Amino acid sequence: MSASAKEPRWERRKQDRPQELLAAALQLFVERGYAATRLEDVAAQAGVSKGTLYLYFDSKESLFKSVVRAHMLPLLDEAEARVDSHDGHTADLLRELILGWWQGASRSGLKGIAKLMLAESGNFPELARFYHEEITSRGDATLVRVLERGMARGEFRPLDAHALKKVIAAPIMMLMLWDQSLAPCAIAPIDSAAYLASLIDLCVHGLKA
Amino acid sequence: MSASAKEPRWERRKQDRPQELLAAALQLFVERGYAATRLEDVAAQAGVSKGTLYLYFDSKESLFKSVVRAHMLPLLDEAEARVDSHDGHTADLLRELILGWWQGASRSGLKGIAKLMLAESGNFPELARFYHEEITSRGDATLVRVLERGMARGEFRPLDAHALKKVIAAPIMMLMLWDQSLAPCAIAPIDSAAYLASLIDLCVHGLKA
Amino acid sequence: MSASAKEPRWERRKQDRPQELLAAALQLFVERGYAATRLEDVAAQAGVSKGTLYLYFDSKESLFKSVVRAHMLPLLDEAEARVDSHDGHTADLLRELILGWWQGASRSGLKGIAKLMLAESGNFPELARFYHEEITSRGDATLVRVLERGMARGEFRPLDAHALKKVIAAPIMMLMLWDQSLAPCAIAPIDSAAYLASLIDLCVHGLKA
Amino acid sequence: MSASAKEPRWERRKQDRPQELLAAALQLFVERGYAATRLEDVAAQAGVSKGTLYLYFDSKESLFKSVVRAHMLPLLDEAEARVDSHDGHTADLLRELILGWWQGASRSGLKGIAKLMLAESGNFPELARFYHEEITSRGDATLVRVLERGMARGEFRPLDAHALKKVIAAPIMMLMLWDQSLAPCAIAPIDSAAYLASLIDLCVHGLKA
DNA sequence: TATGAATGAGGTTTCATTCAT
DNA sequence: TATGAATGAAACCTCATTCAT
Repeated sequence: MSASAKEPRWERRKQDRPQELLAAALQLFVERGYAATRLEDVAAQAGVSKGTLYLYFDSKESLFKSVVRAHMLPLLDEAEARVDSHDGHTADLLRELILGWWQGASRSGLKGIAKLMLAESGNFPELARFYHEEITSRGDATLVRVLERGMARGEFRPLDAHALKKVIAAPIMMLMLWDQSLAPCAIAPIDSAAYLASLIDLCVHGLKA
Repeated sequence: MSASAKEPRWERRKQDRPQELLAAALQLFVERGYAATRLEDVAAQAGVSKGTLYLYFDSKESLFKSVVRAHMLPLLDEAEARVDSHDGHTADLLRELILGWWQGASRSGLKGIAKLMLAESGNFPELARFYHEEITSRGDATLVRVLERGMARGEFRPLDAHALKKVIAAPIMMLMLWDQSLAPCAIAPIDSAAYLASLIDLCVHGLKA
Repeated sequence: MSASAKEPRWERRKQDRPQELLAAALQLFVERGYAATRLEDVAAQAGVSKGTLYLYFDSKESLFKSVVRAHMLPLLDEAEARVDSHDGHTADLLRELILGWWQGASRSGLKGIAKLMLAESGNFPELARFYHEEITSRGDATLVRVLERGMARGEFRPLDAHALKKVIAAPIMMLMLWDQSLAPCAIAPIDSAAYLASLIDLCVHGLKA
Repeated sequence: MSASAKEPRWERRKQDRPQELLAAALQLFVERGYAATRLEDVAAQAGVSKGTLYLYFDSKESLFKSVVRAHMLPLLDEAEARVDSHDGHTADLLRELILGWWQGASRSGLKGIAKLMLAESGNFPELARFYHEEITSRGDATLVRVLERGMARGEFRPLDAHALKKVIAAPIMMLMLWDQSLAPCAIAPIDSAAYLASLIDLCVHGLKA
């Protein structure tokens, strides 16, 4: 059939397998949800067989948790560093933060994770708690710091920073979710640049002293 | 068997059966997701047996679609009527609209539906499209009308109403989603009144001419 | 295909199903051992489908335990009653006891259970303990009572009754085991009547004062 | 890598590998039964990897048969020699034979094999037949010779030697089986010395002319 | 010779669906 | 109309076996 019949039935790729499996699993979990994702499809997507998956993960649940954890840890540091080093107007800082989050989320797979956690939090409450503590609350805290900085410098009017942080974070979250759930169905594509510009514009005008 | 068994104490309200089943299904679908919800549990929750479900719905998928549709239709009219009849300042109209949506969603089960659609849109693209067309786009259109009314009356500054409508809708959607996914896990309860107040405050200041 | 095409796909037999399943399971577990017995075969042997088994038993392990327990409980009473009511020579009592045990074991399925417990005690230690306490030790105690009765009445010479009880019980046990493991292979059929007669003869001569 | 790597500290004794594997397999097969024993565990127990096993045995079944055969062959010769050379009272010969068998079985692993064959005879009938012919029937024949010798010399009363041989062998077999199945669970430990003394005592008294 | 990553058939278990009652 | 026992496809998971290294 094949020209030289030299392709081995499989390769030995111990180092890379976990990553490949995690990437495949992330994609399918996000697309279909936890329960509707079959491990055989994850394996196929990663180019291995069903059994191979079990060399690296104990069970479907363990794979799921690994997917979430693997994509959750390497985040947020960037945003915090940005706040620390900024010395211009706080409205500019806020703009940078919002745009930076969106770019970071797009790069890292966090958009998919966010959708996944929202959908599966009922079935994995401990993961939901972990997600909230590691991701959401750190992001929230960063936003609160920015708002308080703006008020302290007289650039923002007096605000309820703790209520407002979630109001401002919400559109970013929703953009991630839309991107993950509607975009794949080709429903109502969103112009994310215009969307973010509007968000920033609303904030800048709505917060200024 | 009994002598004069007129008027049984408990009627076999077959009229109500579908509604009871839909309510039970909504609750479980929202809690656990589509795939993880067992029809036997839906039936038990509604107080009937597994077989009975099939007298009213053809399949699990059909039940799911009915759940979504049943909770989607009786909405939005109220919001549209409110916009038509309002004659005060558009900022007040916007405030009423936001608060009205949240209350309506709370009353009607739309919060749960929103979470459900987000989670399952990948598995039910045609439902996702239906949901988008029937709900989201109508809500969006209403919001656009309000924004344009404000601009026309000189109460709002010039805006990209189409980009902004989604930015303003997002925090309301996210509040619904948080309420459905995190609240059941007792994670980070949100003070929805303060949250909505902040949203309205941000809009009023951010939009005014 | 069939003449009148009237045979329903299945019958509703809730009362009898568990018994039928237990009987089928006993046979196959004894023949093949626990691990080598497939639940599909158990179901087929009982004339039902795989899924039906799970209406009555939670798991393979639970089925196994039920099999053992169901066949263990209704035993031993007979033997104990016999000892209480006997008033002749103790050698005659011993003869009756030995023959009665063999007949009882043949009737009740205990022969198979004995083989099963021996084979699977390593995998189900708690069951092995249960079996030992409910069956073996009660049988042993009965045998000790008989031996002590014989010594007390001067019919048997002085003996170490506790060591001897197991020596006398052993040939009966082995007869059960041979019957279950070799007979199905048509290896070396044993004449159980002659075997038991020899055992009784050996005891009668070996015990008498 | 090392300069003068003569004489490695640990030799790669490929001569001993099969024996080590057989010993590991015997232990695990006896403990868990054939089907519940994983080849990976056998390999680990023998200190090699899974693949290595297949350099020495074709399959699990082949390993199992080798285990049984390897432990079956080097037996029985001793007992037969003892009978040939004995010239004292036959009761003393019988005592020696019984004690010798127990010691031999303890030494050789035959106890475990006996349990294994009993448990797996249904799944390996040809092995059961082999076992019966090589082991059981040779042992039986030896016992018959002893009984007939005793009768011929007027030391034993007239007996059905063929029925009796199995009655006398049974307690020895059962002692092996208890030792293998109940002792590992720490259930009802048996004092084998007292047990064997009782057996011998019963025989001596029960057989004498 | 030795390893252990990879495979895939086959087992246990679940659950949407059917249908005799 | 209502029930729930029965079904069987399909999922998760195991492990005997193969083979590139």
